[in-house]
Amino acid sequence: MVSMKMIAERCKVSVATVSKALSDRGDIGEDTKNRIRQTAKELGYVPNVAARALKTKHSYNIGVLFEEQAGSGLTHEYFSGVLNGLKLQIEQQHYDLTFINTSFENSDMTYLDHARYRNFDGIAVICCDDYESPQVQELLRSDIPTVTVDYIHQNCTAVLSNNIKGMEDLMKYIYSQGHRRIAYICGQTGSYVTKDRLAAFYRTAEELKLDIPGEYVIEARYMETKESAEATKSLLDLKNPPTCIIYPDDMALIGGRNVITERGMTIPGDISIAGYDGIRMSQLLHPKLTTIRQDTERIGREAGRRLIQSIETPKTALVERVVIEGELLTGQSVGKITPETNNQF
Amino acid sequence: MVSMKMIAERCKVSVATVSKALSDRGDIGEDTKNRIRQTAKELGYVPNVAARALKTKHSYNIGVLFEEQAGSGLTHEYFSGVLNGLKLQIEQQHYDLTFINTSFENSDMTYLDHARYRNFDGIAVICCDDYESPQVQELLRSDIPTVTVDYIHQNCTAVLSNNIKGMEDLMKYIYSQGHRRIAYICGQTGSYVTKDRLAAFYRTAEELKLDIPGEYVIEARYMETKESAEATKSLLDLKNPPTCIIYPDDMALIGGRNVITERGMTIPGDISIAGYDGIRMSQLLHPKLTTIRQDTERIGREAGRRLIQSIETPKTALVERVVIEGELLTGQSVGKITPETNNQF
DNA sequence: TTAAAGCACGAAAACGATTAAGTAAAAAGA
DNA sequence: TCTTTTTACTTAATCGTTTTCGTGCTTTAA
Repeated sequence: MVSMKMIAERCKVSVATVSKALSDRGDIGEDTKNRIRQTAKELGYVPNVAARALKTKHSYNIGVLFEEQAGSGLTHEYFSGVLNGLKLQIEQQHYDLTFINTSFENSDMTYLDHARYRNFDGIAVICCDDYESPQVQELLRSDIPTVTVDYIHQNCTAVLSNNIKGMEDLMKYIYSQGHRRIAYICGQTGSYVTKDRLAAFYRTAEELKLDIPGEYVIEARYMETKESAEATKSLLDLKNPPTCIIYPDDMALIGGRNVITERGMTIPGDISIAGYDGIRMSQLLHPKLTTIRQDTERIGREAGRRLIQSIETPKTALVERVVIEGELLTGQSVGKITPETNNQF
Repeated sequence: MVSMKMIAERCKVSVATVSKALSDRGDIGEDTKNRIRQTAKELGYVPNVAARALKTKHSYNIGVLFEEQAGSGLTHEYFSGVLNGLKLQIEQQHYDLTFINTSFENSDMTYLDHARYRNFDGIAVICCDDYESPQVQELLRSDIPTVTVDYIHQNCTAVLSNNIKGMEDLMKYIYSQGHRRIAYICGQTGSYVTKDRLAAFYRTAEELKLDIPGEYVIEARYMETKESAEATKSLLDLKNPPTCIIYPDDMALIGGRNVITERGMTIPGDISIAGYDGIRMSQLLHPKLTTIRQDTERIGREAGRRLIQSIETPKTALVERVVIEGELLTGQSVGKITPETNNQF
């Protein structure tokens, strides 16, 4: 490996001078600088980030916490989209992305230990089984700049998809199509996302003067097609079933969709359905799903941008709440219905 | 940050002794060792990997090349599955995973430069726009241990999904259901994957004594629903259309599937279709897709295991070709047909 | 002409670990 | 008892940078 020392020897200068020449900082003559830079290029010099980090405490490396709970990690289009956005952004700003080790069995390091071990300049928490766990909390409380996605902690800048507005937009659109009996199969309560959406669901219902019977709101975990299928059955079996069902996400929707078609009902003829997330597949299905597309790349990019900002200019960096708007994709899975239909039962 | 120096001072020993105690290597008294370890724990000592890497040239960090070409990267279920497997495996073995920077605009570092800059112990090439590009080739030729997925290079251990066997299994299953007119919309030629599958397609057809008219094989890029839709149209418009169409992957299949249902044809009543990859969605659709499920986690894990092997015991490590078998998911999208149907045109 | 400033560079310490070589004391062997 | 070996530890160099503080030399001001 070619080091500064070699360049120094070749150019008959000191290592210090080489460092100055390459970093373009400090006092150095114009011609010497060029000579050194030229030699560095010729020799194919690449700086050693480990040595640099050792000295400067600046690793140009960002740790990303990405816990995988039963397919809800890398293989989840939402999270992988966010990760991708994050990656693109920080690469643009000359940082690298390293996963924080989530394998505990043979590691006695906590997340924070791991972050210190790797000298991460900052941390992005993208997805997490349990944000309230001691390990995660320890990380969030630490003095390492941290950004969270879809979770709020007093210490950290958070990037949040606008679940409130998203749900509201979705509800109002469904309402505008004539629906008055709207059910919501919501994701696991306890998650911030569900809380927001659920609150927005009820609030908007109130605003629209809709009556939401207790049986119309059922919990089913995100991405769990079986649970959403069960929930759908129970909704369809109601004496007064909804005319439209909102699902936790597009994937879970498929579970319900299958139940509906198995019963010989058509979408949106006999019943309307709406999803959330706007995964790629949702616009390929027939009928196209009515859903809220989340701008995952944007979410990731914003997270990256803010994180690096708080790394590089800690004074100007605030703890922010950045909200990214979703986009209503009207699709065709929510149909127009007449008032009579609403009263037919 | 608590360093070995602090522990040394506390225990009134030298830094060297601390190092030996913690690494459990070299000559050290049992009681001193325990005392030092106890103190290290009390102080919350975490080693500094940068310092260690600087001295030992061993970073315990693996670089992963993951180029994103229009959605074929992180958000692709196949690649993200492989990445996830890789991550799980190497974490188990105490390595970390860092993305190799693929953003060129503001980086004058090649992939190899970047790998040296970060002192990667090894490299995993998961997905790549163009394996033949100078940058990628430079990386593969380098002396850094490297493993590739679905690509073969003389220098590197490769983990490959068995596309030959997969296609063969799929063909034979379709044949067993009575189909004799089988079309194949194949992914972009030029990729190893397509080459293997295409060869297997023709070879198996020959073995089964099937006649494959030239119009039955059409190229359409992976994941591109529009292209596969077009291809499907042209197949359906043939004077003598196929009774079964094999798609490049499950996602591309959706494009064709929509064309078919738009024309009022039923699957598998009027025509059969088969996919490839076995993405989660494929088993949620109605009818369930007939497809080849690839064991992405296994592919990733094998890649990780072999890579670390060749890092840690270079002498025993060979350049290997590891083939991971896929699994035929019969689903219901390929129907049984009678000989008459085959001759009805 | 001389002192003060400015410029371009070098010497050396430091970052936090690892490791070869050295050393004193204790244990073992003669 | 004296030498040899072993044990347990220390010293010091090293990895590749960065950065502070000098130090000569040149230029400018007095």
